[in-house]
Amino acid sequence: MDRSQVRMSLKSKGIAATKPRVLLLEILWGINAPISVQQLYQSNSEKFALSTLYRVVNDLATADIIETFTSPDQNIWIEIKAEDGHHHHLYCESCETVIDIEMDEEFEASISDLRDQLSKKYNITIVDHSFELYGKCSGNVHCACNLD
Amino acid sequence: MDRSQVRMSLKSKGIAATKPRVLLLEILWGINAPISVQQLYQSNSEKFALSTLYRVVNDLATADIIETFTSPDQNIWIEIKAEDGHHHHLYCESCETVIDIEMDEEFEASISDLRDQLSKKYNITIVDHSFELYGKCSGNVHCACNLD
DNA sequence: TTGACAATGAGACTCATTCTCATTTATACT
DNA sequence: AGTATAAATGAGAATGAGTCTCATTGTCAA
Repeated sequence: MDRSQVRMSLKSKGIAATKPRVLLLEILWGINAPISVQQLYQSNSEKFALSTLYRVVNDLATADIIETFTSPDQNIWIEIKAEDGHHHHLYCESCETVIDIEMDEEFEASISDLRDQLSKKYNITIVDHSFELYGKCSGNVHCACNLD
Repeated sequence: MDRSQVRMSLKSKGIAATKPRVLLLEILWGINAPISVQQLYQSNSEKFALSTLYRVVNDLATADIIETFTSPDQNIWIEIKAEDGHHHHLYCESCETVIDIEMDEEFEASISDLRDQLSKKYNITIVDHSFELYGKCSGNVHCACNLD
């Protein structure tokens, strides 16, 4: 996804391709992993005003281009929204990092069943769900803290 | 669960049965549903200092007597810890309320499988997980906003 | 009952997030 | 391309949830 593709995708969602929006998406495409707003600001404070960063995150989330979620330490994390629905997350308490996890088909299917079931039972429209795991690594190779 | 039982349960966990701790637990037993710290303070501001409330919530969570979680609007919710593990939650975006939901055995089992699987795959000790659903009620009878 | 120590209350403090508003930028239209 | 206009941004002030401090109070073991 290069800059012009990013601009197109913004326009196709009906929002202006401004500099901070394009830049944020380029960063997210570049790292291809969840990042916290704080972390993002710390490594890019000269590129955005902090208020702009929060606003842009909000704009892009509203436009369904990125998705956000909150880790147990109350940090807001963002990532590009996957076409095939959304990711689930593994939060490592040791390195305070979030890893995207893949679920197998079967598990996804049982979540889908459950949503239907609960929707009927409580007579509520279910709009989304989250499934998150909390773990502790021991500085092992798979943990996101070792990916840099 | 009456006051003396609450006091006993605090002592059995090795923490002092102070007035704010007992009071908080009495309130939680009384409502028997998740409540946000903010909400709790708003309806009991004359009974606790705000700093005490946060401290006591933290103490009781550390002692494994209550459990806490964060809703998408960043509120911290608390409830008595269930003996049979933990609850999952349905957050209603319309009334900004959390409802405890029951899962069937089968789904719980598949979550447990998944935890084992991921623990191996990522070589991480998984300490907890959360599964939450987000919905929109239409002021219907099952939604927690109608329970008062 | 008392002493040692832990917990509380009140308010100051911190810091993430939101708000304000003057300036700049993107886009639609000549 | 040049321009009008509405939207977006930057900088910093304001807000407010949550934490910290410390003098006072309460708990409980002896």
